[in-house]
Amino acid sequence: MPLPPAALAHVADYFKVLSELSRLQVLCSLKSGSKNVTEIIEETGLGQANVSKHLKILAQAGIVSRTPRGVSVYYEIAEPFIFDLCELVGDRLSLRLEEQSQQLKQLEGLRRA
Amino acid sequence: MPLPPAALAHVADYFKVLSELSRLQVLCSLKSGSKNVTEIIEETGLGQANVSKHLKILAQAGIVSRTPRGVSVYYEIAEPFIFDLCELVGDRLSLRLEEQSQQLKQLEGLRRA
DNA sequence: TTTTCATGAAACTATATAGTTATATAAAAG
DNA sequence: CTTTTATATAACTATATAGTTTCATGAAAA
Repeated sequence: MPLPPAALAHVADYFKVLSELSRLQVLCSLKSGSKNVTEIIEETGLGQANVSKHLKILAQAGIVSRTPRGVSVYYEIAEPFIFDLCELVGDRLSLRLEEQSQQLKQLEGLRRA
Repeated sequence: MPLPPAALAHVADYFKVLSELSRLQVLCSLKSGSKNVTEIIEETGLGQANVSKHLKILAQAGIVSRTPRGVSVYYEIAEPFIFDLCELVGDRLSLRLEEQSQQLKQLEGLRRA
């Protein structure tokens, strides 16, 4: 039985939110704790309007939470789980790099013989 | 110390490959084992050229492997790890749905009182 | 009130890419 | 040789969206 494509679509959408470098940068800047928009802009070096749009997308996806406090608005990671995801992928990618350099070494050995 | 954006970019690219419904459908059709392109087309209902392009992207990302056999070309999951990723996200999404329906029930209770 | 600051949103441009149609390639069947 | 089958590729269209510029809003400061 093929999985219901409707459920798969939600998974795809979730991955899509995490598939932009700028959004990952915003998330990483929030890893150390709640920050307001200005702080996020400073830490990431992204444009103000751009950060605002990304934060909206992240909030709609339920990945960050939004809480106005005084003049400014603070954002916070609502699903720390995303860092597990990113780590899993990162580990897999570095594992792959290691394997590749290992194979290169073996090729070198063959060439010298 | 902010993570090197270069590493983050690779993570984002990996998520991007998984962020398309059609590609997830192709991957799911390969979950039960190696299949040739025609079989993938039949199981997913996607167009031939479209499937071919998606398979190329998946192969370049190292997620599937390509092995010509006789007349046809067989593709196979090279990183079963992706199904773990999809399951993690799927579980998280259904958990969220559960929480939401739970909250709805509590609201109903309040309304009746 | 006027100015400044923090955030959000609209409008626009530029780019990427999903899907389709048509064609290419190559091998087997007739 | 010609046709069919299996896959890949090129060219094209349509759409989505990242980033920017500009403006809006609202609250505090001057």
